[in-house]
This record gives sequence, C-alpha cells and structure tokens, in this order.
Amino acid sequence: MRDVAKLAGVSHQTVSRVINEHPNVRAETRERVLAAMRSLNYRRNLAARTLATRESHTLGIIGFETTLFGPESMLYGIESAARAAGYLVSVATVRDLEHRPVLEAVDRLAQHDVDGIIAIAPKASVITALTHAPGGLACVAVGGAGPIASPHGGSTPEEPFPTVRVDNAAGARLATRHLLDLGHATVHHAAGPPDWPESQARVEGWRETLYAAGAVVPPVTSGWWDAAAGYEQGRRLAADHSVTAVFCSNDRIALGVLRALQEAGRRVPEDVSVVGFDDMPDSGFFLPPLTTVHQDFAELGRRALALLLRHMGRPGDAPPEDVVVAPSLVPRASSAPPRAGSALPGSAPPGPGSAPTRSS
Amino acid sequence: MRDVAKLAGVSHQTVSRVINEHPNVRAETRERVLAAMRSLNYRRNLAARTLATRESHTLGIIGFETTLFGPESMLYGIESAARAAGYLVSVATVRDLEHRPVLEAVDRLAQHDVDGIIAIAPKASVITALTHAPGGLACVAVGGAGPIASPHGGSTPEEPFPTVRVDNAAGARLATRHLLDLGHATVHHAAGPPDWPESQARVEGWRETLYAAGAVVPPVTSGWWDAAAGYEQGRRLAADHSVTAVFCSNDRIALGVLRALQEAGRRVPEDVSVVGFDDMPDSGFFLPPLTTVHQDFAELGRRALALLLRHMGRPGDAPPEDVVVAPSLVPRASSAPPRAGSALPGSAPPGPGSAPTRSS
DNA sequence: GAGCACGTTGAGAACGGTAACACTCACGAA
DNA sequence: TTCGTGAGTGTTACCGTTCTCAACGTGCTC
Repeated sequence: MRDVAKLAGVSHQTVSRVINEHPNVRAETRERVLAAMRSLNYRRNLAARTLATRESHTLGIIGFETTLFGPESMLYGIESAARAAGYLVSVATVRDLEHRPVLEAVDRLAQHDVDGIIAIAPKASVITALTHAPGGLACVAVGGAGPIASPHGGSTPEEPFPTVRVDNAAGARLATRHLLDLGHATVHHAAGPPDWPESQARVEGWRETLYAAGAVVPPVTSGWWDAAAGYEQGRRLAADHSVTAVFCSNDRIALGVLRALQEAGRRVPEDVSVVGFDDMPDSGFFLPPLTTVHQDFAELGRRALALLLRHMGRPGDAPPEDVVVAPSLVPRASSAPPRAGSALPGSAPPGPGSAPTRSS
Repeated sequence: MRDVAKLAGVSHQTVSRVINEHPNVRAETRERVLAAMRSLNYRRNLAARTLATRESHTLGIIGFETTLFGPESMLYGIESAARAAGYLVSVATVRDLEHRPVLEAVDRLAQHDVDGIIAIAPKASVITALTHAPGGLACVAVGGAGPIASPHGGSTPEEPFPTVRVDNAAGARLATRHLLDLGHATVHHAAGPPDWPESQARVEGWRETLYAAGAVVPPVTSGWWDAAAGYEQGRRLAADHSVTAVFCSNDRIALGVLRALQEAGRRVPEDVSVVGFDDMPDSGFFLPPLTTVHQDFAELGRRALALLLRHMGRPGDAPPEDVVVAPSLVPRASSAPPRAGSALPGSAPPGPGSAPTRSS
C-alpha cells in the first residue's frame, strides 16, 4: 500500500480511502491511485484490515459431520449468498450434536474472528450451546423446529433464538392430508430421530391432521434419518396388513420402507402408498417415483444469511426473528387411492374428510 | 497480551514465547505467564498473528456447488483432518468448473490469506486454473484421474499436479471383471460426463477389461452424474434385449438405470445385472440392493490434507506426488449370473475368462 | 581473571491496514 | 473583511502479534 501511495504521489491514507470508496476523494486522484494499484497489482491484506477493524468478513458455519441431504444443500445456499455479500465462509463440523463439541466449534470459529455464525442441523442442544457464544457474536440457527415448544421432548430451549426453518408441521400436514384425501382410512408414520425437533414437528403435523380428520392415530416408530432405519421400520409396517399408507419423515427413510414393502410382497402404490419428505434430487427415480414434500434448501440458506446479516448489523440484542419457509407437496407415483377393501381387518373408522378426491 | 505480560511481570515478548512453546523460557516464568493467561481469560488474536507471520492457519477448499455424494463426503474428511492439524477450512464454491470461476475462487481464498488450497471435483480445467494460483500458494487436487493422460479427451493438463484420487480405472476393472466372472458375455456401460477425468478413467478400465477378456466392447452412452441421466441411458439399454449386464459410472446413474429397466419389464438381477460406483450410504437399499464399487472418501480427504501439508512445508516446488487409493467391490443383490440363453442374438463370443464363478 | 558460549529476558521495530484528527483550501454568508 | 463550513488530503497513533537484536547473568574453559 505504501508503494501504491508513493507511485500515485499521495499518502497511504488516501489510498485507503480509494479502496474503501470513501466519497471525499477527487475523481482525478482516485484514478491516479487506481492506476497505481493496477500497475503494482496491489491487493489489500485482509489480515491487517481485520486487525484494525475487528471485522474479518468471514462467517462461520457449524455443520454436522454426516452427509444428510438437507444440511449439504444449505451449505451451498449459504455460501453463495455469503459470497454475494462479500463474505467468505469457514466451516467447523461436529461429530455429534452435543453441547461440548458445539461449544468447541463455536470457540474455534470465534478464535478465527468470524463476524457471525450459522448453525446447521440444530437439535435443541446445539441452540443452547449457541446461546453461550462469546458476547457480541451473532448467531443464527437454520433448520430445527423453531421456538415452538414440542409437547414431547421437554428439551426445547426456553429462550427464543433467531432461526430460519421450513415449516415442518405444515409439510407433514400436506403429506398426511394428501394420503387421507386419496381415501386412506389412516396414515402410518415412519419418523426420524425422536430428539430432533424437525422430526418432532413432522410427527406433530401428522398426528394433528389425523386427529382433525377423526382418523385413528397409529403408534409412531422412529430411527435415524437413513434408509437402514427406514428398512427396519418398513419391515414392521409391512407385517401389518391394515397399513395402506405410510408417511416417512424423509426420503431416505422412504427408500428403506419401499424396499421392506417390496420384500414383503406388498406393492407400492397398489397395496401401500408411501410419501417422503425432502425431495432429494433422485427421489423421482425411486421405484416407484416418490411422492414427497419439497423443501427449498437453497432458499433456506439465503434466508439464513440474510437474517444473520441483520443481526450482525445491530450489535446489541435485537428481537430474535423466526423466519419460516413453506414447503410444498410433489405428487408422484408412490401414492394412490387404496384398493377397494384393501384395509382388511381395519379397526380404522372411515374418517369424515376421507372423500377420495385426488389432491392437486 | 500486554495485560497478561503486566500481570505476570514479564515483557510481551516472553508471553509470546510461552504461547509458542519456545524452549528457552524458565519453567517458573512459564507457569506465571500461564496463570496470568488463565486468570485474564486471554486468547491470542489470530488476525494479528497472521499479519506478523503471513500464516493464517486456514485452508481453502474449492468445491462444486452441487450435491454430489463424493465431494460432500470429502469435505468432511478434509475438515476433520484439518482440525486435527490445527487448521480451519474455508470453502469457496463454483457454479461450474470452468477456468474463470475457479480462478476467482482461488483469488478469493488467496485474498483471505489461506495457507493452501484443496480443490475437490476437478475436471482438467480446474487443474489448469490451479496452476495459475499466486506463487507460493500450495494447491492439491482431490478426485480426478491424475496425471495419466486419457486417450480420448485431449484436454488433460500437461504438467503434473499433486493429486489424491481413487484408482477409478481399477474400480471399473473390478466391476467389469465381477460381471464377466458371473458369466455375462459382455458388459454395457452407462458413463458419467465425458469431460470428467473420473468418468473417462472408468470408461477406460471397463473397456480394457472387456478387451483383455476378448469380449465385445459395446458403445458407451454418457450423461450427468444423476439418476435422470441414468434413466435416459437405461431406457436405451432396456430396449436392447442382448444387454444382460450394465456397469454404471456411479450409484445415482445406477438408480436411474434400475428404474428404466423395471419400467421396461426387465428384472434385476434375473434379466439384467447392474453394478454402480461410489457406495453411497443408501445404495444397499435400492431395489434391488446395489452391487457397487466402494470408495473411501473420508480417507481420500485425509490423504489430501496430508499431501497439502507436505507441499506447504516445502515452499519451493516439490515433486508433485500422486496419491492413489484403491477401491473395493461390494457385491449385493443387483448382480447375478445371466439366465441360461438370455443373451439371445448375442454376437458376443464366449470370452476366455468367463467361467461363471461367483466373485468374493 | 579474562573470554566465551548459552540460556533467559526485554526493547523496539516490523506486519499492512484503519481511525482520529489536523490542516489547507475554496466558497458563501454575515 | 471575517468567519464558518465542508471537501480533499496528510500525520500520527493504534490494532496484537512475531522478529531481530541487544543485554544480562551464569558457568565453563583457558
């Protein structure tokens, strides 16, 4: 920078002003400085800038060390939005979402002077860890179930926290409603891990919809977010011939359920309808193509970044907003009306709103 | 730091020595400084350190803005290895793998003073862009096909470049050999994008194996790495009833092929055997469970980091190593011996090594 | 007892920017 | 004329480290 100043015949401060687009620089001077910068191939040193301003123009992302589709996609959404806003993102992953490892990740990011943190894949424990972040460090959680206390797990954090998330309950309602509308007496549910708020919210949306329709609410089974867990759950469901419709907490679980049903000789969608959640890129190519609930992860990432920047702007504590994105249903071949009289021993009463109209 | 020095009754320089574990500090002094640090809750400022040493202890990762399974997994492998080595990773993603965007990504990382760069998902164009990185910035590519020039695309970079990769050709040989050993007269191939070295190398391994076995080498079809492309290719393959075995360039392509075959009424593995590549977490739950080639992405990430650190150690140009990891075959239900006389009009000669022995 | 190597410590100058403030003009209002 | 004002610029301090070099014992050799 000193060299640039010398070459342009100005002081280093003027060079700094040009770099930072300060208005009070004569156009001619600015040009001279810019020319000098070009000819010297000058590039500002961000470390020095960080030292002086205490702003690193870097954002931290806390991720979960597992290839879950959602978190992945959000990483990209966040990164590209951050790039547009002039930030670089650094990632710190944690092996499990407990208090301790998350705190360490926050610490690591804080040490590298990140200006703010976005935590992906939050369980309640992640959020409580985040509230212990060093003062002044803006944090946002993306995913999770937001401040809506779950009626089951008592572990949801008490204090509100800035969050961006998909309306999981609404998505579950969409899926359940869809199956009910097709004429199924009731809908079974293959849930995700019981201690994940997103899973809890989906259970809730499902239960609520059945209840409102006067349908029987079958017991919930749960497991990890993968196909192996879905297979496990699917085997149990396949054994029960009263099951005609299954809503799965994500597409990977649905994949496992699909396989279990097929192994048991139950055809999809003729014997059993299956609906997933996520709309992964390939779920349209499952056998059969999977009806599912679409979430726009990229949009979620963008919103998360926007929220974080808003919070960074106001250094003190601003009201913690809760941004909610609506999911949508993607009907495909894995759901269809039940065969006449397929629910054989069905202890399920024909709920009120079960007119077999095709959902759009 | 000044405060710590004052409290411990030493100079700031001595504090610095304690932090950096310089040997020539009296044990008693060190203790005093450490105590002061603890009581003041002191934390070294990395920006200042970076400014003084020109080392940021941050690594850059250039990723591809798409959820491909491999790249994702490697990100985690790299991050956790980097953490262990005391580095934080920053990611810069590119929308497409062309020269220009990659250069910009390198630039952005360089501006943030990263100590080295790992590029994931390299096409040849990425590597050539990398060779133009600012001098002294260590770069490593992970994935790709390494310095082995492909016989087809003439675009492989001339100069060798430090690379970590799976032996794609060997994986393809494994898959092809497996199908041949099951008794198939020949093996068709649903390839990935023709301009990706990894895809090229798999084509090569496949072709070579067929050739060595004296089997007919059918024409290759290719497309993107996803199920949609696999479906497209699968439709064409399903129409040809002489096809009894298909090797797919990754699991997602295989998923699409599986669906196309099923739609066409061709059963897997009874009528057609299918083998994939990658061993994604859920491919054991495809219908039927997919025989595939396993690559250890986490290991790849670790190796990439190790190679990068080695290159960072030697500032000048060190011999660009090429680390190769061996893949392995995971036999599952999607591959089986052909039905007797299933390859009806087969112009394929019964190759020499085609004894129908089950591969392990 | 002088000279010397070595372990231990400190003072001051980088590192490359930004912030705060002072200064010089030109211009218009009192 | 005098003063205030605001644009344009330079001076100096400061951000929190590490690096260089000098200074001070201490114990050893000659």
